[in-house]
Amino acid sequence: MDSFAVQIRDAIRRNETVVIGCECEVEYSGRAEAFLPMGERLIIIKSDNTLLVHQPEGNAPINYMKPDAKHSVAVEDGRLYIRSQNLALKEYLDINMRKVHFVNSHALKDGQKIQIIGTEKDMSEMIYNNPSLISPDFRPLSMEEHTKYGFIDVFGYDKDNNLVIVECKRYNADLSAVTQLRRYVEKMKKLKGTANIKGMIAAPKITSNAEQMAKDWGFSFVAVEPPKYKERYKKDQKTLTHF
Amino acid sequence: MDSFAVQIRDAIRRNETVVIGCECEVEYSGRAEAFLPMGERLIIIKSDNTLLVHQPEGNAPINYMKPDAKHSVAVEDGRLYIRSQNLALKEYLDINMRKVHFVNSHALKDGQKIQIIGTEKDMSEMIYNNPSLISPDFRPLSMEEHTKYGFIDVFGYDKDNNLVIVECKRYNADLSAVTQLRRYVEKMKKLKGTANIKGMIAAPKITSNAEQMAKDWGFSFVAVEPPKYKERYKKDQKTLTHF
DNA sequence: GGGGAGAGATGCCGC
DNA sequence: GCGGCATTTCTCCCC
Repeated sequence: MDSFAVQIRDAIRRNETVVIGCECEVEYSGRAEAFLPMGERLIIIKSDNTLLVHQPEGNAPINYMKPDAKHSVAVEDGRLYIRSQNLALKEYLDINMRKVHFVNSHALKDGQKIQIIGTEKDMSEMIYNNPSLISPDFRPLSMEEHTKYGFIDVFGYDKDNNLVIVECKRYNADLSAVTQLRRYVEKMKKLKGTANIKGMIAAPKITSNAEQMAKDWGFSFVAVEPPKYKERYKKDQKTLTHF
Repeated sequence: MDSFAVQIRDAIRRNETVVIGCECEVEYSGRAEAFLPMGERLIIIKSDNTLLVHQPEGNAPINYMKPDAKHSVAVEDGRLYIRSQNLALKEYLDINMRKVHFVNSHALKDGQKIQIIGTEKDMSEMIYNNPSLISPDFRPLSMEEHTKYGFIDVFGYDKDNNLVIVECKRYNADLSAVTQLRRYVEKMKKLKGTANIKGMIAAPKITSNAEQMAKDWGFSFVAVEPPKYKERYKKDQKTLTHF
């Protein structure tokens, strides 16, 4: 345990990214209170002093500390302790390790940003540039507009010169998508002093309740898929040798 | 590279949790398309075949595959490749490693669930059991009610026997919290055929715009903190020796 | 830093 | 499976 403690302490001091495989229990106190009983997990301490506790299953960390935490390492009665504190956020996390399977660390550097295609913004741009996707007569005015009354995805006119507010969703549109649109339409009606403002949901799908609510409010729904420029991995493409 | 490949393949086959420190680039195709240029990262493969790519900073994985993906490992021209597929979800992820800093793996077992205090549900229960927290005359009827017209946190009567719907938020209540409450109140008015239904937001704080919207709709706001039963780490408590 | 809204959201529960 | 909704949401962008 002592040599692990030294190793972890040194790695943190050198701003390395540390990985620990261990059996531990975890207590968290901050925005909420949490206790995780003894079990085998992965602990990760990043170079920005983020701390993550990962169980051997699932996507999300089960416990964590945000960047800029301060970590203390100690050994007591054959157990390895990591106490992590973020005084500014009043968050505290304690890890009590009964067994350490492995410790590894390395100075990792990575300034790269991810490039994503197929976001809601990409959908807005696609509709703005191809208005016929939602209606043969739609004439777009603006997109991704940050206004005081809300963030409007696409804005334009229909064939009768009514203003149309389009709310895009890259996934199944739900009730909150409709209430969001409703909020924009109401604000805009008030602002323009006109009742002739239309609302439209553009999404691949819509839940039945959301569809009903949209109908009740006179909003229309158009099925639109988010754009994907690169259609790779065709069915017949050969894959790398598996094992 | 070859020995790393063998090590990773064997670990995956044995359902171990694998950690790789490496320099890599990542491509993802599925719900969206994503590309992450070459940089130094941590790759984690869990026993349920979740795959995570973590940059050395930040909380969330930059790339990932959900559980039940199938991973292939290969070496070509001195590079280590991991190709991960989830055919059911039509998701694909490719990792191209230029350099491997370390590989570690271990069979981790953990069936434990986390216990959390201070959730929105805890807030609902607290208000239900201590109605004077929101008003001296509030009489609670039910809590956490899954109804057809919505999921109502706390439901009760005020001193004038008006029905009151309380929406709890454990954080700063925002516009969507108000629209959510508005939806419940409207549905309930329709259902009961009465206009005397009150709406109330119970949260530690409320944003200025949300407060205005609540006022416009005749909803009240009450400042309530989420419960925290264990107040540990008092200011003067001694901490473990730091370094 | 607050406010607003998206996310390849994730995860939980109920039907 | 879908639907509704919270999350120690996280993250980004704008004011």
